[in-house]
Amino acid sequence: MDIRSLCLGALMAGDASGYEIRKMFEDGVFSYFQMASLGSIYPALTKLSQDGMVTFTEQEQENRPDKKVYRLTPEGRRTFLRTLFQTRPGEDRYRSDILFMLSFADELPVELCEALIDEYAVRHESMLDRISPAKNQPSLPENSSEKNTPDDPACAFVSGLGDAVCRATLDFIDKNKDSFLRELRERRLRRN
Amino acid sequence: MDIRSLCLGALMAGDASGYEIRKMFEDGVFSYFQMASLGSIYPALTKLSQDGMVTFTEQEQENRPDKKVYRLTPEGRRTFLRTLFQTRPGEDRYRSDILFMLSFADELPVELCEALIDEYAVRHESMLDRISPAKNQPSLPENSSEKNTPDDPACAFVSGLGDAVCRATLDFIDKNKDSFLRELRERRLRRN
DNA sequence: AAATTACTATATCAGTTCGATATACTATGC
DNA sequence: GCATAGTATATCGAACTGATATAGTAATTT
Repeated sequence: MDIRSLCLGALMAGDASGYEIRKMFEDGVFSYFQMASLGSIYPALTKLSQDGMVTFTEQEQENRPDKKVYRLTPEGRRTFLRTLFQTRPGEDRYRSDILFMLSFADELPVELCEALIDEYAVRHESMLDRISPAKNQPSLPENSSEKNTPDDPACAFVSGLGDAVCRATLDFIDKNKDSFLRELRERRLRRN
Repeated sequence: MDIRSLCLGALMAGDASGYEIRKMFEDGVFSYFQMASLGSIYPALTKLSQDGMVTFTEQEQENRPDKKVYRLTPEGRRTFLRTLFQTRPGEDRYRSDILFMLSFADELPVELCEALIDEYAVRHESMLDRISPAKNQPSLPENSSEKNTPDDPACAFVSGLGDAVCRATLDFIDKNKDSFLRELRERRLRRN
């Protein structure tokens, strides 16, 4: 999926500036499964604008740099949906420096290994918070009628999947961290 | 984690050619959490060789192109481990075209959504196969003493984590796919 | 009160990396 | 007998990231 399509997808949810689109990929709805940097978003929006896929209006803000708010044209919308029909989705890819480093645990100080595992857990906890903040704050009195749950079932499905994966990760660490570190320490003793 | 470090890491397990290193990232031990293409591996090995981190011996093969087998030098090994100590691991990143596409399920034909989910499941099943082929073939008679389980606890921990995540994913799909598709269909009826 | 940090906002660019392609020969399946 | 898949190295354009520049506000710390 190229960046132009990612930008069109971001604009499907509503008008946005380049900066706001990046936030969708940084913290927002797409952050769990796609990534896009400003250095690629701005040129993509310029190109999309030239090709008639988006229009933009320059919004002057009080004492702030102008904001270019982009909007999907009907053709942009059609093109995006056609892309979804026709494109064979690329392979999933997961990159993790922490897991790569951890696969050399046998050569690393046990303290470093523990720190890496803890860092991995912390990151997944904060991800879980981003995905479903509601569930982790059980006693919000009153506003239980608040629209925390988006009524889009697609969002619910995808974020439910993210939630499940994070929980499985944390659960695995919880169940295996100690025995793993113990085994590493025993091997150190045996080697020295 | 830059490609030079990834190559050094790959060579920690033993001598290998560029082609074999790519296979480690394509199908092998690292395929679950790192990726590297030939277009980056070959230049990296050349550079590492110039810097004295690796040496190589050209192996003539019968009727095949020569094979350059690279080997970590003591300095290469030291440098790699120092990198692991000093580098703050980068953020995990997960990219999935399928999940991105699925997040627009509300605008897509339900059949396409189902195909996407099925494809996602199939890919995770084959990944599970790669991670732990033993568990999925329950009745291998005889060779139960076979060394399927590597005795490196780090590999076991990391691949155990991959296993747990794949299973959680498949489990989630199993439990939620039907109700999700049903809800999509109902919304279509309500809209038309 | 001043200074530092964080945020909003656009834009560019060097360096890295991917994906495709070229080359060349083998092995296997149909 | 032919096509496809595999082994093996190498290169290159296109895409993308991460850093940096610019410029101002808001919030927090000292």
